[in-house]
Amino acid sequence: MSIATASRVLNGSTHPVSEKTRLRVLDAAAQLGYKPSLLAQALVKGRAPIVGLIIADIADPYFSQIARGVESVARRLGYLTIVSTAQRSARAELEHVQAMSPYHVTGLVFAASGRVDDSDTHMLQAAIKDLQNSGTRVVKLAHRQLDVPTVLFDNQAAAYDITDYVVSLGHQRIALVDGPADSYTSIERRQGFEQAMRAAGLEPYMRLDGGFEYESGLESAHHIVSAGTLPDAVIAVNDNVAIGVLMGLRQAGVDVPGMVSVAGIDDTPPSRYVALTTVSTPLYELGIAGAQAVLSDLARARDGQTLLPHRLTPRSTTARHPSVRR
Amino acid sequence: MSIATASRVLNGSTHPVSEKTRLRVLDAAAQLGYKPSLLAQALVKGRAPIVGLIIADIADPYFSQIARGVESVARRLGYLTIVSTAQRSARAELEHVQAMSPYHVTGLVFAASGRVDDSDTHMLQAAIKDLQNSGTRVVKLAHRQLDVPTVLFDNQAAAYDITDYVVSLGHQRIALVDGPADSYTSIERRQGFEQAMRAAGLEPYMRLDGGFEYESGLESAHHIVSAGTLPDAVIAVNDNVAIGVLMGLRQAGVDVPGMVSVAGIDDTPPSRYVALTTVSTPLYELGIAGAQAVLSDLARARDGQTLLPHRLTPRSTTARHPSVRR
DNA sequence: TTGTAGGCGTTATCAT
DNA sequence: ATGATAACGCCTACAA
Repeated sequence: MSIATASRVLNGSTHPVSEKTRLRVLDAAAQLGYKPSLLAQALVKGRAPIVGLIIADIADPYFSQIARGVESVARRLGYLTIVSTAQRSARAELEHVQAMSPYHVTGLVFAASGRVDDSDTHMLQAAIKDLQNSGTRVVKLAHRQLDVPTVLFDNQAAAYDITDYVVSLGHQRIALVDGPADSYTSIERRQGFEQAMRAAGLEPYMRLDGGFEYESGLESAHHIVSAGTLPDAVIAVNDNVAIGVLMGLRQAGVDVPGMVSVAGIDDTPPSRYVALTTVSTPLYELGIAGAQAVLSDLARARDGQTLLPHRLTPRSTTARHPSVRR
Repeated sequence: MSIATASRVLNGSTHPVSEKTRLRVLDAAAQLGYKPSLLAQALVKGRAPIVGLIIADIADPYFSQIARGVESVARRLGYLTIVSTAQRSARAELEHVQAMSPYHVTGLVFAASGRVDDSDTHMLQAAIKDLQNSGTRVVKLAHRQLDVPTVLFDNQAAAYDITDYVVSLGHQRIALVDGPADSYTSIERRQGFEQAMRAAGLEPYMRLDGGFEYESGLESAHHIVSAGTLPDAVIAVNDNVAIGVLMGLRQAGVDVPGMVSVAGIDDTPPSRYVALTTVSTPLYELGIAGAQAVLSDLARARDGQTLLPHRLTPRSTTARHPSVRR
């Protein structure tokens, strides 16, 4: 038989093939341990069973969880996952897009939130547009200036909820340890914080800028203890930072939650190790949904926006304010 | 000019090309935003600028750190990184190898240690042999029954060192919370523990089996507190487990390190969050070295074995035994 | 039902 | 110095 016939039976072609030859082919293929070249297939079909994932830092639990979600559905659906890290830089992201683009990846997932006014964003957008036109499905997992379908959770509401909870504990002098000033995620969480404070008739006690990492929290803790009167509570932009604050405070001899309450956002695994009060954010689910959005045929709304739920997760780094009777 | 000429200038061919045409081609390429198809290139050259990474669980800091190392050098060298998770199952690893194989990946890195007597290992070995014959460089980052070059650190020595340290603190009733009984890593660490105990003339106080995860440690802690006399110290197979033990003990009202000392191995980021005494293991460096081994032309010894150093990192979950005067 | 042949985008061999 | 052209491995009209 010809290679054409073989090809027809090996991939589920609708083209009719007699049962005898079909079996003959199948058998031969099995004997020879035949493996079709995905490269050749991708070349001719203009599509490779690969999904690209662009994150900021694979060692950050936030992204690890997302990656786990993406990889798990990709694997289940028979796709390979290419992951690249870009430290929230649109420039780096663009490079990765260009690196993956020639492979005709089936789907591309942007997990990191962008920077406001990142001057390379428009070039990235252009590259993405090209990809989409060539058939690649693209999705983002956080707010940012990219015109693609989105799967996310409500950062502002999450921050509002944790702040509201801390307020309900009777605290009044509440500090915010913020993330990068130009990060959408950071901005949204700050807004949620401020909104909740406003709703409670409270004024932010102090606000510190920083990054999304543990070290940033550690440093902020030092500022806090050396800035005069301690706050009643401090809310951090995420768990990494909250844990840094927690450690820094305790190192300085400050009892948590005895003297100061500390809370974070995300509920990444380490937060359980320190019994951190936080809000559980659907990171793994974000990865799942994101991968499905680009791989599943039951396509999500073309440029819809899916919102996943979060929930408050009180633990032991927060306590009722001493002045409050229960 | 012909596409042949164009091809010659676009890739660094040694074939002579006149300077005028070279410029003409370069210019045209720039105008058209020409991007060579890596697919076609890979198809004809039988090699794609991709490195495959097979780990057990991307959410485990142990592997996250390794992945970070691999991805960083891959990116720097212009390679894409495909990561797949296989929960230490040779069967799953084999599937991933088969999935990547048709892409003619340049290098393949096995990060997880294998299971002793994993019946699928020989099939995996066969698949690997095929890959190698087709030019793919393969390396493993832990001991296991795979005949490929290796980059690793000394698990047994690491376990010996931490045990020796705990002994030096004056503890005698020392418990080991072990990992999976059939994991090479687990076995080596146990041997290091036992060797150090023997050297100190001590008998292991108790030994619990489990997994490599936090939950396993948490569970073991419950067994420990409900088993009669508390040990002086407990050493865990890794940080995840050690932290679980730590939390479980404290939840049960046991003071650490006041009543019991706890130590782990690996020094993954979370261990700093709880000030865990541990031994720093070169995870990130393992990723770096592994990627270099398969991508760098200054090839490592064909099937050599590179040993990376570790170092003891005492922190605050261990203390001198009360009976010991200093 | 089965076979033929063109083409996907590049590289490399062989002429010219 | 430059240009055809086969080949990489597979898919898919189009013929037979």
